[in-house]
Amino acid sequence: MLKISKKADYALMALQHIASVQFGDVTPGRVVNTKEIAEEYNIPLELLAKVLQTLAKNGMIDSHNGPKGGYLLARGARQITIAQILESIEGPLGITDCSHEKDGEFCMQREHCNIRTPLLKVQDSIYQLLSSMTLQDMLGGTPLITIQSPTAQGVTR
Amino acid sequence: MLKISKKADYALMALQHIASVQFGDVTPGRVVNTKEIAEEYNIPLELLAKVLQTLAKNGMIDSHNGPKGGYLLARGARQITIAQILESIEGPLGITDCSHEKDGEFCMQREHCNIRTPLLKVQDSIYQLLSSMTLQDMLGGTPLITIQSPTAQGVTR
DNA sequence: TCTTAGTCCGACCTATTTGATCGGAGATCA
DNA sequence: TGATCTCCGATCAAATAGGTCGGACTAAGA
Repeated sequence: MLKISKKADYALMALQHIASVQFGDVTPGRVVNTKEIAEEYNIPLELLAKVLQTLAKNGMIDSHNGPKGGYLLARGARQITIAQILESIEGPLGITDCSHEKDGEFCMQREHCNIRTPLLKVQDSIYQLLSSMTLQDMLGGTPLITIQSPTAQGVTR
Repeated sequence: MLKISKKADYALMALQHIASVQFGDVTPGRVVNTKEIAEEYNIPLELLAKVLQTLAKNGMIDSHNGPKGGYLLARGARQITIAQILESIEGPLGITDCSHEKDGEFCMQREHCNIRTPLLKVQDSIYQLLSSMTLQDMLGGTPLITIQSPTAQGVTR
């Protein structure tokens, strides 16, 4: 449960790769094309292409057409958060269906729903976590993220 | 994205309801049956029945057969965590496919996978969050949970 | 003791989502 | 101008989730 999709997985891998090439020591600034990434990580080419297109459309990467074309990060690796990447691919993050209800639409249970508020809290926490982590944090092997979640004992509010 | 299933939603609602009846002021200790919950929250009866059966099988609630039968919490509301409930319904929690790979099986990308480690970290954080929250925290309206996720700046390790 | 209301359990169907594929149009550079 | 890219939409198949059905078993109450 709570799984993220393969597409999102691919997006993360691809961005990590692009970032590491772009800011790496070997060939800094080099443009990376779809095929290279697909072969490196055994990702179906066409699917990866779609993922990269989506990322480009959402301003995560810049695309360059024609031969010797490919992709570059649109911003620095610190300016791209994991939350942004995931939302680019999978749409707005939401634990529950009722997270982003507009206008008149609401779930069948809304009226007597007893879990909406606490779940929205959980959702916020997860969102904050994903927003606090950037592409930069995924470079260089070991990640540095940590979290403290005090049990509900008279905290905040 | 990262949505939890309707079944899990129903499970949370049902447990919250059972807990609030059982420990409430009106009719403490009363047994609650499937129909009552289904009607209260507009949940399809048969589906809810399945959910409750699963919860019973996993030791979250005790079932009582026959007329005047129904369900009771198997433990105190503080002893049941959100993580336990969700896992009862949806199986082990895992952000990525490769979270619980056994033996020889591994994803196509494993070999060069560059995002496994950081994602597992994220997963741990979420799991801790869900484990720190109990059914008790969902009673009484406003939840008290909070979270602190320091950006990756020289933390832990 | 018999009936009835309830749980229990498993098989089943359907709709939605996801993963993956195909084909052509437009851009760029040698 | 042709080869090599990205771009974009349409499409398909498989997996999963949501929801349904029917029957067996159990226990309380008349």
